[in-house]
Amino acid sequence: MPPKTVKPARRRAKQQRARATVDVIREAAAHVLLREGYARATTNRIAEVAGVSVGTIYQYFNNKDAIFDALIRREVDGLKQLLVKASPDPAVPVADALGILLSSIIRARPEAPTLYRALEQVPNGLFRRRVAEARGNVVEWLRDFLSTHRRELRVRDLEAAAFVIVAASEGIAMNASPEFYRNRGAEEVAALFTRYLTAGSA
Amino acid sequence: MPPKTVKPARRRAKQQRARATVDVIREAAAHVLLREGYARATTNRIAEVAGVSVGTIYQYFNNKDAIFDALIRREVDGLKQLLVKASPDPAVPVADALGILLSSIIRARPEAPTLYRALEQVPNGLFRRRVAEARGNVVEWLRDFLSTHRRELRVRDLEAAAFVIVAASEGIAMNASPEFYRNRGAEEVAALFTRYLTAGSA
DNA sequence: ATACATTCTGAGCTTCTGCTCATATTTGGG
DNA sequence: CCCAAATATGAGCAGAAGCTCAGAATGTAT
Repeated sequence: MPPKTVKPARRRAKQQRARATVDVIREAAAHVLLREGYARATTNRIAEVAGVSVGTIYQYFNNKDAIFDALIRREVDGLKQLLVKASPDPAVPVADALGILLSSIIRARPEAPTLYRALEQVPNGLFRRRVAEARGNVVEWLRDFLSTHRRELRVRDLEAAAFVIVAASEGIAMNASPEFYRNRGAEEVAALFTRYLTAGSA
Repeated sequence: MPPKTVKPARRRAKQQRARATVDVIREAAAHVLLREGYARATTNRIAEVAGVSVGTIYQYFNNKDAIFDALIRREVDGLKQLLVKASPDPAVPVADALGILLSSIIRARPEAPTLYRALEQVPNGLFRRRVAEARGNVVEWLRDFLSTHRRELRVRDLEAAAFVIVAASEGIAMNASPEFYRNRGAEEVAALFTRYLTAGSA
């Protein structure tokens, strides 16, 4: 078996123009995915919407999947950063802390779930895989956060509690309508978790 | 504009042999989807796995999407039926009722979430759409169930509570590992909901 | 101004997909 | 056993997708 030229290895953007182009392509991919669905998100269509030729795409992305992988990474990283930025002071009680955390995430990018639902159609379950990776980190972070409040909590297995909270939040976030949040939805979710965690009659 | 022959309209299975063929095709689609992913689930591959020729597929399905639509319908209907069968006696307290409901669903088809995750890749978000429809029914059903136990509950907005519970369950079900259930996972989820719903210190 | 590197172009090649249809096979009632 | 209806076959077509590459355009440095 010949040494097999492991990877074609695309050009890396060196000038500003090029970096801008990469951004434009990624945004176009997001736009087409959101408005027309994955099935219509062909490389030619993405190039067209980006105002760029197909060839240009392949200067920076090894193949079509790589475009969406980049998009997915950006979205997931954005969410992680949002979490650490909204991360509440350890001094405040868990009940309030969770409420703050949830509503700040919800308000930050209300249109995000729509994009996420579209991203589920990317081949190989790439979105789910990347989200699962990130969830590992988030669960870890939440477990540690909970452990600093151990005295206030009635739950024993903090790892399990952290997973339950994160997975449940995902389920709600992916399926809630905007109206849900307009009518006390966020408070209801906060209640779900604080009642689970603490003995208070909140 | 010409009258446009509205629908090709496929043959309907009349003999048993034909009904068996339809089943074989649907099962093959599920099998390929699960083992090889949607990207490799071509009509030719499905036919091959089904031990049937491509032409046969198109005797019973208008197009490729219809195969997966049928598969999705079967799965979603199965879940709904599971729910009504496991539906607990209204006499038992909510806390116990929810626990029974959850664990019976979890135990019924432990491998289901893997298939569901694969079904998310079906074009047009068909799976999500069908699940969303079914969720409407389930939320309604749960709201009514809760309302028969109104006295035991601390929640006010039963509609919102029902949605929160169903959506959260989905999130947990789609992402939990088998180990999670082996280690008290189901009990933990039941605790999440009963603490949310009732004032008891369960 | 010149030279070289970087970036962009887009017609078109290759590959593969969904699907058809003329034909063959099987079924079951009379 | 016969034959019309039902079912199954599969080579191959139409079309579209991902991707390439030879060259044009643009940027940077001297």
